Amino acid sequence: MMNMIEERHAAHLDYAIEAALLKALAHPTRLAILYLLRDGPHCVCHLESYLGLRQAYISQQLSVLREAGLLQVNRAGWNIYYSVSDPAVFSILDKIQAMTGASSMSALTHPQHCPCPECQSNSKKC
Amino acid sequence: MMNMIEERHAAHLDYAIEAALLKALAHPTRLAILYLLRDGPHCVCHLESYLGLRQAYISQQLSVLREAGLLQVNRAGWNIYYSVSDPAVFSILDKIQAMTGASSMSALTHPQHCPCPECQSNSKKC
DNA sequence: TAATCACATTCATTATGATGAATATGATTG
DNA sequence: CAATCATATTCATCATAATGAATGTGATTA
Repeated sequence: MMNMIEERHAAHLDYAIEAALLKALAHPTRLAILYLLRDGPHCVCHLESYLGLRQAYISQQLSVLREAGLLQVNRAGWNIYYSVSDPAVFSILDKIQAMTGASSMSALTHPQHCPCPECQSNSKKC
Repeated sequence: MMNMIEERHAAHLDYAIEAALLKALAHPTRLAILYLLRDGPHCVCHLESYLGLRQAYISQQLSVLREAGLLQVNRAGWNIYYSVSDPAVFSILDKIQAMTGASSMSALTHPQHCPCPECQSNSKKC
């Protein structure tokens, strides 16, 4: 049993945990979500509005990030606000961007029709 | 056409390139290879010996890393020496390890039956 | 140039991820 | 407690990755 594992994966050099974390990061939409959350906590409806993607799809990607332990969840009334639990994520993303030579892309487009309370009271922000 | 792309991926927030790089990193064996290469250039036979994995399998993983632009290739006689092209990779790996709380695991086991010239002349190292 | 060596690739199979559609959940408010 | 709202999950399908087995390639040396 142990022999099988060692033979296949060289257990003393197994980086399964690190690989799992990287895998959670390795998706365009999930990266976009994380970059939006760099701005501060956002509810799902904001992410939906910013990204122009369906709510169910965003929830799916959020669940991947959540299960990887990357997100912090806070409910406020009807809305659930997500934020990044460990800012170290952002320094990883920065380094990745530096390596790929991609531009920052942090400029947010404004949400179109967001119904959350934050957008009701603050018409400038949304 | 462009509409389709924008609708599906919110083009102004598309992190496909970053995701591709992360995906290349997100694999236990490939991580193990990169950590070994931190020590300096290694030929495939060394990696094979250190990791205890078949040569063909290691070549497959090397090709993934190579195509992601992560490796530098140098031939010396019969052997091909790989090294990491951008040391920034290592700082990413460090941060990932810090996040996962994993121990360093950089201690190398000694290769068992490595036939390369380096191991012939230097019986202590192998 | 033929044999040899380290390394690479192709092929086939299985496992896992991506994605859209439809629907469920569960807190909240009246 | 029933209606409503934001969010989550399940299901089905398609695409891609992981992996092992077998074989190919191309530089090197005699």
